[in-house]
Amino acid sequence: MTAFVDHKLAGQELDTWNSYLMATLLLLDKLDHTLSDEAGLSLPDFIVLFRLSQNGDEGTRMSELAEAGAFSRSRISHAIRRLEDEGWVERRACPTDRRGSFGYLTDPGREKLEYAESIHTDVIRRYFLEPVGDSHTVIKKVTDSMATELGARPNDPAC
Amino acid sequence: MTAFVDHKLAGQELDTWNSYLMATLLLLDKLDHTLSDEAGLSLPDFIVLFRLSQNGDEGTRMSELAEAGAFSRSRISHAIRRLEDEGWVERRACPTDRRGSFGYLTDPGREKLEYAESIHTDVIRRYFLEPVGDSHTVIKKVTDSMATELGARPNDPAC
DNA sequence: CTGCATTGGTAGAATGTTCAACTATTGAAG
DNA sequence: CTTCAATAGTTGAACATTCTACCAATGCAG
Repeated sequence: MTAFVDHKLAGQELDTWNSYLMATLLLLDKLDHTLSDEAGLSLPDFIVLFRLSQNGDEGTRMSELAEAGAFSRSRISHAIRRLEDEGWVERRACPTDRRGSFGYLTDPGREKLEYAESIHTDVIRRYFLEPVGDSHTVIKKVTDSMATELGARPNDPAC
Repeated sequence: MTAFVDHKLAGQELDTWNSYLMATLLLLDKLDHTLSDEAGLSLPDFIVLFRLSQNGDEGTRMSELAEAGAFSRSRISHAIRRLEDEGWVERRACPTDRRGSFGYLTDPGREKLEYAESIHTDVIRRYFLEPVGDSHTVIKKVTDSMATELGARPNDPAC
């Protein structure tokens, strides 16, 4: 039995990947749609607001927001502008580095997030944590290892 | 020790979800960028061509393509038009149901896909299958269970 | 057979994301 | 101090995706 390496995925490799990809796409879709329908917030916007809420009064640098959700800087810039237009976020200059910009959650933004967060929690529990069950240690180990291999900054939670 | 249910994720729940989400976002990004840079094909387009290749001479219904990648019908319609413009795909009418439409891979499309597939395989092996290692049975079990809960059609591989 | 709800697919407008400059600032080398 | 590369962020245009409405075909109920 040789470890023959082909240039196409097949058998167990393909099955594992197929299953992971399909489940993930469906989950992200479900999350995005449920948040949009019930809380009027897209998943990317939710991730941004969530991250802003974690830093509280300190504010959050644009680049931090970008990394936290694996978004490009440009995307964050556009997203924050839209969120500012809605009145959920405020930008303030950074005093020590004049290139920098901080984002802050406004009170309406905090309210918006609070409700969205409960929706988010329900979906993740039902469609992710529940099926994962006791395997959470394995899942964490594997995904941490993936993230490391993919060059994630350590301790940089997506949300 | 009560099974206290909060409306926010915390502790192990949050850690597991964070890790999974971040790893997945980074992986999909890596896959998309590598395919785009080295094979001139976005991940969604790759998934469409791949699926078309699996049905070979029979062709593939638009709705099948949609389900296979968890895409909307509208998205598939636009995507197929673009792929047709590039000369990689052909549309033909369905003889038995005159509403229906089949997609076929052209020869240039098949060539395009072949190269892209080797890139795809490399990325998945290195950043997904490798970190997964022996845990593939657990991963498969968990993601199958997620997909079922999320209402996936059985035996409908994403790619 | 007729009427009508359902399905398969498409098209254009609105929205979001990516790409390619570009400005301003910082930090490091000489 | 000056120069220059690197960094933080923004902008507008190009492109992709979603949303909504729509057409044509189908199939089912009466």
